[in-house]
Amino acid sequence: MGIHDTPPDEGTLAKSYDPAGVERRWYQHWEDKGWFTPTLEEGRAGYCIMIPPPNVTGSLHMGHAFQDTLMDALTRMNRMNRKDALWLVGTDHAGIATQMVVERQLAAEGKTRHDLGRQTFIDRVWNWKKSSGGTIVRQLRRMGTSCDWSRERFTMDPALSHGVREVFVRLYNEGLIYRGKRLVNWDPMLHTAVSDLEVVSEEEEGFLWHLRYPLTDGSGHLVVATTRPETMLGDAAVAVHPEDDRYRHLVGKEVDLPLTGRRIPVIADDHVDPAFGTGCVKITPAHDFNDYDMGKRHGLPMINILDVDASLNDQTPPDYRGLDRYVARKQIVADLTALGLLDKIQPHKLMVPRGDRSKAVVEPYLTDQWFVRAAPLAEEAIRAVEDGRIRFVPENWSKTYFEWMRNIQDWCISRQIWWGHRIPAWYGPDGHIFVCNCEEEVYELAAEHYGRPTKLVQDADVLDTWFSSALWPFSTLGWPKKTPELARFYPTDVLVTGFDIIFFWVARMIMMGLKFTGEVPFRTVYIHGLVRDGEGQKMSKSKGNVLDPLDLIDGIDLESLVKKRTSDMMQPHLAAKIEASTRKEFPHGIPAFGTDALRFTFASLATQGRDIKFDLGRIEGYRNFCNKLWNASRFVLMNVPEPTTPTPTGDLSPADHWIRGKLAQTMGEVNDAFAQYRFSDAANVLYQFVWGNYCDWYLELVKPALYAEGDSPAKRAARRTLVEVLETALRLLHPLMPFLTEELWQKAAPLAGRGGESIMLAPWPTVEEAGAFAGEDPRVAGLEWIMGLISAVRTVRSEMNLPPSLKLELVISGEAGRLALVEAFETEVKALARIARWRRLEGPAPAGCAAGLTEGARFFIPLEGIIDLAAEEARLSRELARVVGEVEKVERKLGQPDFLAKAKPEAIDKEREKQREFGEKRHALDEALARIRALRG
RNA sequence: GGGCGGAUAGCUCAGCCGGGAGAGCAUCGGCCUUACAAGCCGAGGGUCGCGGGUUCGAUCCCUGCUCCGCCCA
Repeated sequence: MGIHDTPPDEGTLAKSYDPAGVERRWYQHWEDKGWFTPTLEEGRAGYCIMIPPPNVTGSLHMGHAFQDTLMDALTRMNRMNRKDALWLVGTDHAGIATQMVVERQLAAEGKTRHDLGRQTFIDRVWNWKKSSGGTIVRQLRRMGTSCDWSRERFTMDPALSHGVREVFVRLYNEGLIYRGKRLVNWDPMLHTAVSDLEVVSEEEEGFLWHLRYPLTDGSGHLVVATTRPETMLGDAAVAVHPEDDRYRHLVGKEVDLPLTGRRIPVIADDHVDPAFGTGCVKITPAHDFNDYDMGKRHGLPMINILDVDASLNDQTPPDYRGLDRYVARKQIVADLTALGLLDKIQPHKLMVPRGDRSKAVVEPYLTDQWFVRAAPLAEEAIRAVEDGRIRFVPENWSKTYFEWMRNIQDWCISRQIWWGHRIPAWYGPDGHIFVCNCEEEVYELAAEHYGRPTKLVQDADVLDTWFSSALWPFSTLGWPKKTPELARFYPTDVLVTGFDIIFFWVARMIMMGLKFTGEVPFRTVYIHGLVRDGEGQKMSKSKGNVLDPLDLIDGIDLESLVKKRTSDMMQPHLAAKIEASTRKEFPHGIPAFGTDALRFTFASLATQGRDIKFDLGRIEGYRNFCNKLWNASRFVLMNVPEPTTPTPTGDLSPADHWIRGKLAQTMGEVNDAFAQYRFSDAANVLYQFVWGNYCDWYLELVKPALYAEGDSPAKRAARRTLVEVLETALRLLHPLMPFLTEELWQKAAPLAGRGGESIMLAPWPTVEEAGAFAGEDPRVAGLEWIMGLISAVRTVRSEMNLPPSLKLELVISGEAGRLALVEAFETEVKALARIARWRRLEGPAPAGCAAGLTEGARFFIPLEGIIDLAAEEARLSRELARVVGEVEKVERKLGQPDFLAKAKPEAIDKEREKQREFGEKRHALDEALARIRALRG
């Protein structure tokens, strides 16, 4: 049977929700209408979120999809709430990644970038960007994101580039940017410095070589342990811990550094770990970050032994010059062995730093680079978080931020590549540096400086991509110009991002924002977890566990999925394993869940934790929820044939009042949840309201009124409530599921008397609106009691295995008020508990009946002839045991003098009430059991 | 080594200010009850990681331990 039995047509809905149809249609419509663009009208408050710009080379992954869902929900919610909302979107130029993509293309043509020359190469990158750089922003639209495409930005846009240079110049002139020779992470394949972020250290199998360094005085040798024996050619000292009794007497002596003919000192430094290796450590200041610091402390020479490609340079003995570092390693180990200077080799696990793009092992390398002096900028940035101008959510992440900011290191911002913002610094013939925002001006400066026109050479390096990203919150709004956008949207409201880039991006935006605008770049930083697979594993191509958000939206068959996961692999040998696990996990591929189900799933997963485990069961459940909402709406549309008008309060039934009250409560909770960035609470509250309250109870409760013949105030009130509640619920749901709610709202809103072109422009249901819904009605409490009775009857039915088709008689006894309720709600009880007739109990309970309890009443269901007495006895016994347990617990508590003396009176009253309640239940169960036992003989 | 976080139902996770342990999924039972079988009605299932302490009372606060994860060095 096909899912879509009925083709959609005017007025009726298909039997189940088909997301594919509506999504593209509505998105196109919204975008064409320009509704994602803020109006900039006078007098409106702005609301602004800046997208963390994805790499222009990237494609949409689960992390983006998750993050974008949250940003879009906030944007839509605030837009509905009468804010002039701007969600600014764009990409960053991803210097290294993009350059590599284009270089790979060139390589396929047998060329390098040097064959083209700098300008031609850069033109080529722009061409690539034009044709292929839009992937991720196209994919973004599929998520339903309401970002302002008319203000899409790219970090290399002329205006943003101007801002980047401006910042560079100002920082340089203030002495906050300097050029210097420092140890940096060097990618020997790409021949550039890279940032810490671009280096991924992972544990790999290696060895620990124990080398003998003879003491110069001939009194023996020291053994140093190293994971990188080739660096010994650059050793400047051997260090021991000052308290280490084994070596204390050697401090101040010298050793002959093998193979080099150099002598190096033995020094003492308390950073040496006496427990690692032999406790003696070779110090190579030019090739290790720790050694670099130690070298500076002790005034050791920095001996650079490597070339840009990590081959050995001419600082090394002639035999090793030009050898690749690993070839040299072999050679050195062999030579030391021959000299009897190799003590031993042990297998050893070590952290190996690799460039995340090139995968090459990164070298600490001494070069001239540009740096930002970060500490002075950090001071104000720390204060901004301390004094609450910026708030982290969850608050705890501020600790991570402080920790890093208080120990901040200078930031290496130069990269030896071509694609990026070229450093606006020029060198005169004597090496004098001119820094200027524009090239024309710099020659004027030079002419002034030298007293005549002088030829300058521009610095060849470009800036770290993160340098321009750090300016994103204000450069995108037109800074340094004073634009209307800056006035309205800066500071922005919230930054939504992952904890992995707090250091690299969040902190830097705060520093730069404060420095150049005098204000924080955003008031709140919402830090979310990272999306992982169902087992908590990071999703990665090599693990073969990547889910593509678009595949979850559109569905994908097994063969395509396998192909996708096993093609273009870095490590092709994993393909077979990945194929097997994919076939096992998705024997039928992945069904199409639709964007709204995916978004709702993300929202429900957005709790405060740092791992978000994505499993298909969740999205399937929320796909079902979409369908539930669809069908509930279908029911409403079928039963509300024409637009409704407001109902006099007096016409509302208890059920109408009840659902309105629940809706009002839901509005409050959803508003609250959004205000606290508790997306999962918002999702859960809405799910519970729609499914648990509206569908499970309200729709069933109003059916009798809806199905009654003719017109009546009660029927009109029910129809009005039905559609009004639905319309409001759709607005509440819209930020999380934009497509489905738009599709349904278009049909439901007119029936509820609400105009407007689109749900995305409809007013957000506020707490004030909730107040109008929540009319007090004493009959609601009675209805709730009736609902308890219905549930109790259903439980008995179910436990006695009585099918719904079997209509029963209900005999009930209890307080007069309760019986009056049964009379008042007779229709509802009959319909929902599937009761044919009911009567009050007069005299003894009927023979051969099942018995049940609810607060203040007992009931019996006569089943003479069909009742299974043994089953009923077992059921009652179970229930009795539970109640007896509760009674004992309460009485134990009330028996403690300390409790009565010290506990709050409310707590004591509560226990007394429980004692009474459970006591009654126990009594009733005892009786019922006695009756059954009597019947059984 | 320093910092941060986690341990609650079979799985994934909620549980604000200490006072009767929750949801979704999964499981089990009964149902084609005319919006929905992507459904309806029910049910079972937890020593809240372990040990101390504070308290009349601790999943919650304090402390120690075990295990797991992440970040930094």
